[in-house]
Amino acid sequence: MDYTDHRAGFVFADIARFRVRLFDRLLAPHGLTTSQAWVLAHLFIEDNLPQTELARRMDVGAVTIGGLIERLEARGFVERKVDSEDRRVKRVLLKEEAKSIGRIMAECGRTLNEVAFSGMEAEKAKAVMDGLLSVRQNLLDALAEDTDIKSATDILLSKK
Amino acid sequence: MDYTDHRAGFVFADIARFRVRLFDRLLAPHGLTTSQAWVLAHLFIEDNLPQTELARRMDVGAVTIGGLIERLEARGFVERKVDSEDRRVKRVLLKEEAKSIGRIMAECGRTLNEVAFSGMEAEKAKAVMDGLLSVRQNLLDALAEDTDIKSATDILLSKK
DNA sequence: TGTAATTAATAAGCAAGCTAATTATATACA
DNA sequence: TGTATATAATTAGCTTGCTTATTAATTACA
Repeated sequence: MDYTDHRAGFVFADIARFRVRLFDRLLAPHGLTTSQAWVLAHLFIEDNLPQTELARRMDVGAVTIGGLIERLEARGFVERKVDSEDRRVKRVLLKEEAKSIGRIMAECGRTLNEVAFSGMEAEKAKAVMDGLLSVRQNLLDALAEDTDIKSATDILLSKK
Repeated sequence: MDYTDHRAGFVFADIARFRVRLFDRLLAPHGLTTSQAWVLAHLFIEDNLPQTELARRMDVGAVTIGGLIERLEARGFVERKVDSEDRRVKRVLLKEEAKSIGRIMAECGRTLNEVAFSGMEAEKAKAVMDGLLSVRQNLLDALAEDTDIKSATDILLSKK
């Protein structure tokens, strides 16, 4: 690929926005947003997690997670309980209300994938997905190399 | 690809977020954000566009564009002028301040691409990029088929 | 033991996107 | 002409995500 290809500047952002727009529409009838659903998805894998652990698994800040959970709690999908051994920690628990939605979320996700990759051969879709996972890891590494702004700039521009 | 692959649920969103985080850091010293830079990029291609036309080209709402331009104007990168033939229209013009930043933006974008696709063969990167463009179009089509919520749900779920 | 450093969560505040509603202007057409 | 419709931009208000700062509790260690 030509690295001066300016299209990379918008495809990633556009795809993310379009996906969210569609998924939000699918979930709206159930009182959920895309990000909130994603929190539930993580709790389906493992319930009763501390907020910080959820944030870590979702690569999101502690503040962002706090807001998501607050809204999920307000809508009755989860509840927070202070950890008995470490009172700084709040553990997030799925409530019954949420459990029935898992299947719907999975179905919507599958449908959205079908739409996104429609007209693409399975082989190619697999290759794209594979490539995306390494792009994601590359960016994550670049971010991890240094959280400091000036240094991040250095890391990126020093490779010029 | 297996359409039940849940990884699609986060790769796109993650890549978009990570890219913005890195690009924002690169642009911060110049008083710009990723989205604001993208507006300027469109004005470099064609200056003096109405806000609505910019919104259309960026696949963004009129309100979002309004906010971006307001901040760009406050920082002195652009100015708005009411169209003389249609007083509803405000045209956006690049100011000198912005023109010198074009080269920097291009350089940052190129560097970010290199980071994102590092370790990937050019051939594969090209294929991934190609696949992404059609994913983007697929989603855009799905959104365009019907703006209405219920109908969008139908479109997606009816393919089950 | 007691002070310092770390950690979990929250608060405050900004940018970006979205939707719905409003205002002002232009256009269509009866 | 005059009324209805359509369009451009803005306002208000929501969610997500980010950063920085604060509070409370825990852990490290002198």
